[in-house]
Amino acid sequence: MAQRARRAFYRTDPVSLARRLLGCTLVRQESGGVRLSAMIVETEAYLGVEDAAAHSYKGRRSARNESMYGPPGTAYVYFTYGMHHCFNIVAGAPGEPVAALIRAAEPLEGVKVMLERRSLGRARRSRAPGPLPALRASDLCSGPAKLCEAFGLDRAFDGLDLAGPGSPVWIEPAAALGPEQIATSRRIGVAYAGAWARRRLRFLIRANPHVSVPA
DNA sequence: ATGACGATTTACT
DNA sequence: GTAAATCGTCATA
Repeated sequence: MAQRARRAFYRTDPVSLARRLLGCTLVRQESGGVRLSAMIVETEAYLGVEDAAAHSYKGRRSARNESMYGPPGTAYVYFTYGMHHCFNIVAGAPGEPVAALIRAAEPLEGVKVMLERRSLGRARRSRAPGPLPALRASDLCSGPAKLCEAFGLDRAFDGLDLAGPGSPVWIEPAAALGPEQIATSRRIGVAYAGAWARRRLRFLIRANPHVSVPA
């Protein structure tokens, strides 16, 4: 059984962290005893004040993104599109607003609970009258908001220190993947960011079926 | 005070 | 491929 990642794991540039997170396990231990885990298969790097796609572009700082300015290993969970949450991990040096977005993962433990949460959320949002097609394993965490829904992550988790000894959410490191196992692409959903939208700052485990969008 | 806009997901043509 | 859902946040006034 792997150990919880310590502070030093996160204290690196966001591209390195985004790559290093691939293959690692995201774990949530709930107070009720439920344990959820999934292997991270897709990430994106957000490079801070220079990066037109980052929430911290030009040093923007507000109650919403304050966690980006926290120490490495801090969770940055934000709410978007009026209904979705996304989960990031702060990288870099303390005070440097850079992060890696966790975009997709392969469910390992607690699949039943993830399925319940995803089904409920989906039914609540759906306007269609009839029954919806069944969810597959690859529908549970194959996108940043799906992953948050499956793991039950919301703004209450914003600012959480993942390196803290008692944190209910943490990362278990894995052996680094070789370059031949990692695919790269443009980041998703940032077309407004001009030249920064074209940078290859998205990282995926090659040929993994649990990614949000195939490479 | 107001209006435009999302680091998305889902269903439908 | 296109479009709707839905609301907190931020820029403008």
